[in-house]
Amino acid sequence: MTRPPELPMRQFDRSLPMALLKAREAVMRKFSPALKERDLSPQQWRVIRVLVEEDELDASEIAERCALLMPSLSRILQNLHRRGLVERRTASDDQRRSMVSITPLGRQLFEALSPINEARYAHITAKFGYGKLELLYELLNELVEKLEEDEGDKP
Amino acid sequence: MTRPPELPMRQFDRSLPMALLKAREAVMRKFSPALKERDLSPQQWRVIRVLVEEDELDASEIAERCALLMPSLSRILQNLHRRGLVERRTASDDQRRSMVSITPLGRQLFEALSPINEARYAHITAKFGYGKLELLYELLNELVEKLEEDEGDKP
DNA sequence: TTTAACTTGTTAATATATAAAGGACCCTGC
DNA sequence: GCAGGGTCCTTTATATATTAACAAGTTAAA
Repeated sequence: MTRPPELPMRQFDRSLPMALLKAREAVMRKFSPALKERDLSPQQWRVIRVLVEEDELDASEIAERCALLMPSLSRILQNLHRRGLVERRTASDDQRRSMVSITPLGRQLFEALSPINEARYAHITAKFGYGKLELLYELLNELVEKLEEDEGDKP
Repeated sequence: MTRPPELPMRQFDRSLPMALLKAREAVMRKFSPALKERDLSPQQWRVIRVLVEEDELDASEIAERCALLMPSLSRILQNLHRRGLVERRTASDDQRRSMVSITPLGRQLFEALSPINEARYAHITAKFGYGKLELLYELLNELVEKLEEDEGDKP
């Protein structure tokens, strides 16, 4: 069922980036519709989620946690601010830093969407199996850790 | 180590889309540099790879296999055609269909990049473990299958 | 045959990804 | 203090993602 590792030809359907991409798309199809109803992109939703958990963060940390680059985040924050979902203030100690926090309206939006998303997640857990889901998380985390070990090296 | 499934609060770091996204980014960091040296985006590379395997495909099938939407693919094909990497012809039986194939120049580019990418892939396999990689592929495939089962339903 | 419905692919518009460059701010060494 | 280097964020430019709208070809029903 599995190919021995030394065979030279590797087919396109055994591309790790593709497998991860298609899995992500399949999962996102479960969550996107509810977000779209509220005019939220997945990226905007990620930002809201970290802010609900942390109350106040500077832009750089949001970018890292949400896997967003600063230029993208910059416009996303402008958008969310325009809609009254997040608040910004300049850090008192370091005036370059802008601290971002969620507004009551933003929290309200999160709480309106949260149960729907939790239900979707529960559905996925039930359908796929809790043990397999845990195993998948562990494998993904370990893969990232192993690959980031040689981050300063050449490979 | 793993949380029981019935706890209400689910933290942001246990988001399946995020875990898949970060894993994909970690993997892509291994492959992207070599592609960028040849001025190829990951998307362009995906198109080239399927065409190397299949010789001739219509746009719709390329889009499906590469997980690209038609508008994106449309411009990617224009770009690759401009660079002489792919060829297009109108299908004889259905004049809406445009059949796409790789050119000798495109194949040459693929063969120049292939060994580098295979080396990177071998490195990942060695670092992560062949068995775990196989297990990861299986889990990802099964996840997609399970989620696509209820595609016509409400969940 | 002629319309109606569907399919294929493109274009348009807006949001995000990415790299590069710039401005404002901080900090350290002198 | 203050000049250089580094940090934080924004802006710019180009490619891709996504939705909608559209043109052209095909199919099938009236």
